Amino acid sequence: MPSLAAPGFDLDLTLRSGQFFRFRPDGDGFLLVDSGRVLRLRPQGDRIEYRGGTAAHVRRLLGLDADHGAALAALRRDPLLAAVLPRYAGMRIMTQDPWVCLVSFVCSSMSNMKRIQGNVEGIARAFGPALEDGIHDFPGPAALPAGALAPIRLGWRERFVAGLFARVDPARLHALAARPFEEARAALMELPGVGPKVAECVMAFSLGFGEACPVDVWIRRVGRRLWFRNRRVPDRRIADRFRATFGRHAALAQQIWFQAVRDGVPVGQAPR
DNA sequence: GCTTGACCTGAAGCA
DNA sequence: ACGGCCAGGTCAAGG
Repeated sequence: MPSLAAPGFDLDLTLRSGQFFRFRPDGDGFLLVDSGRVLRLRPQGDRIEYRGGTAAHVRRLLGLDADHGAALAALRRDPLLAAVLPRYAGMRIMTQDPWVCLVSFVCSSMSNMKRIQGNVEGIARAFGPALEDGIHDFPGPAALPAGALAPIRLGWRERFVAGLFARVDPARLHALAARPFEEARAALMELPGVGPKVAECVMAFSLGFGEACPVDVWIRRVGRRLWFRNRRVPDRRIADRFRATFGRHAALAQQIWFQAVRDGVPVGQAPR
């Protein structure tokens, strides 16, 4: 089985951090679906063994192309993040297919990991071409018959997802990766069900905008406590503060804080 | 601009 | 078992 170098990379942490939903445990590794490929990954020390795709695909998907040493150095410049960093230094920002990422995060509103995973898998199973026995690629945008999404149980997100399937041009979506930050963000927010949070998720986790910083309820709490004496401030100010502090590593800083607070790590104290 | 409530469903966690 | 000052938000309306 081929393998690639991944020093200090934590596959389990990265996959369970809520960036990407098309994975499941598979033996002593994971099975992932992205961009028409079924990838089987297994950590082996400082390497990742892989089957089903190219090394370039795996490296890109897992965020292993970035200069992680430089990123960690930037993160350590903030003492409070430095305090929790040892536990989360293996986190990477993934780069998945933007269309799948977009639909996934529109499904994520007021939902949870397990349910989002079920929704995304359900859409793939219902409308996507089979890749292997029981494993389907995610379907591209296309006009779906009225009511076709009903069995997926998306609830009030259904009309948003239907709108995305009707309106999105994947080529234009990909092309946003080359646009300036504000322009890409505004273009995404034109889409149904896409507000600031979902827009920055798509930018961070699929379009390569390292300065993107999705502000959800958890990051809102962290940001308020770290920088605004626990006062209410607009989400935009929190995201801007992440960008001012961490620059193009804001997305990684955000993702580490997100995971840390969800793990119950106290904010602004040394880990015990 | 900022605040508020509605929106489908499923199931964590606690009687 | 049962069901809520829930849940990783967005949208449209209102003061």
